[in-house]
Amino acid sequence: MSANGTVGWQDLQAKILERLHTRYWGPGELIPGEAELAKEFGCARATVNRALRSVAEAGLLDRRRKAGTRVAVHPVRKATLDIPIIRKEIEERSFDYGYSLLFRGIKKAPASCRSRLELEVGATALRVEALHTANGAPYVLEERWINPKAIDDLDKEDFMQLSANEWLVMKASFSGGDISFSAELVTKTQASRLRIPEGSAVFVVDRKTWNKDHAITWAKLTYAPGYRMHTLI
Amino acid sequence: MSANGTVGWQDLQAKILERLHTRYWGPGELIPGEAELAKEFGCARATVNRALRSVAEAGLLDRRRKAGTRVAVHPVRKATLDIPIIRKEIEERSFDYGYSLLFRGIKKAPASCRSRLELEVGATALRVEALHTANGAPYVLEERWINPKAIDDLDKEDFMQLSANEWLVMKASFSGGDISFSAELVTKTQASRLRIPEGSAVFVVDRKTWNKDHAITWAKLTYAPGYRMHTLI
DNA sequence: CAGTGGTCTAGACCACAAG
DNA sequence: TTGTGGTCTAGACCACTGG
Repeated sequence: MSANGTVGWQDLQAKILERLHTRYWGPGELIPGEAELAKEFGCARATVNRALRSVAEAGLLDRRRKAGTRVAVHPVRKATLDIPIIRKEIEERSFDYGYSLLFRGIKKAPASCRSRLELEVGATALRVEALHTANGAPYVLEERWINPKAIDDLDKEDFMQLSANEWLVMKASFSGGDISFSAELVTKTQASRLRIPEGSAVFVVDRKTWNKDHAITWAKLTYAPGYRMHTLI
Repeated sequence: MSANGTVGWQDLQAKILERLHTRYWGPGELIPGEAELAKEFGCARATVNRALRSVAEAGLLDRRRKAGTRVAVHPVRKATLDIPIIRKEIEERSFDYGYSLLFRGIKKAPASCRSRLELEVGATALRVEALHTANGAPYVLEERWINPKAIDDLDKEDFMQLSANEWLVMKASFSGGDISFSAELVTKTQASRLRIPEGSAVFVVDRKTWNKDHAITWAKLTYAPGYRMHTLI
């Protein structure tokens, strides 16, 4: 309730969540329409809409025109993950950030890369391998392919000081991407670069980004053991 | 643009995104205020607000009262993960879901469990271990502690047919939780239960849920190798 | 067809924070 | 102090879809 005495959408949201938690509105049940709730809570329908929409976006309600609003039977909770650039991620944990380029060069793109970047057989792409460190210790290994057709001035940037991760964010805004997270065993090369024992389990982020149907880059980020990705729901 | 000829917030959002992608509004730049944009695009300020808010929620804009709206310098992209119940997760991949209880019993809670569930030294909690299978193959191992004080009728449920995962969703609605994802090496016991080689890397989800400051359960989900968590941004 | 949510508008007041 | 975003309202029209 605001100072004004009016019902704010967040107040309303809290009341709605309470009704869900207490099972006042049980799973699968049809709840009253927006107009009715507006009357009950003494506010405008737009306010009810905003509150219900926010709860629905969290996965707790199913809303459909004409059918009305139902309590989700199997709530598919949504967790939001923050995907910062690596330097920020390290600095926010109060570590000293370090970066070193391990490899940079044009190479013939392997099949796995070609399919992701939509390149033709025999096409070449820019390969960048780099290590990000936190307080001097290896933090994450970045193995990346960049589509040379998607970016201008690619040959002018040597990635010696600035990581491809960060450069691409500045240089090439992207419209979309897909990310997958998995657990893998390190390869021998990765293990030596991350200075960890062979056979370690590592957290891997596989990310592809594009801009308007145009594939830009495909990156594989291999985190040193102990890394945890965390979020609240 | 709607049939009506009015500018919808999604149309406006697209135009805003375009200005960001083309660097018409560059990183760090202050963009015009809502009132001005409303005039420019010929719509109400509320519509501009809705569009700008959605873009800001995606992490591409920073909005502050009085300071105005700026293009984010280091866009912290937000990825949303769906957290379904395990049965649904398997069924949505068109696999046959299977479940078997491995252990159920009251045990003295170890320190790691006590701290998470806010239990006193010497307290007991319900331990549940179960295996979820997809097409008969082990999919994920569920190792869970349940706070007996947080749930009624806990002793009446034997978890023989229904998984604790699913039962808790129905029985105990929760108000919040935290989740972390990591990569680990399987323990010997886990390996035999998941029928995988020792030394395998596994994707682990560590989840704690509570209801109004009251800890309900702490679950560790260990996925069989090959599991990938995927999302679009 | 008709009911429900989705959205737009125009105006208003307010909270916050930069200067 | 004052500008900017945050939100509420009352009314309206529309899109979708269940029956």
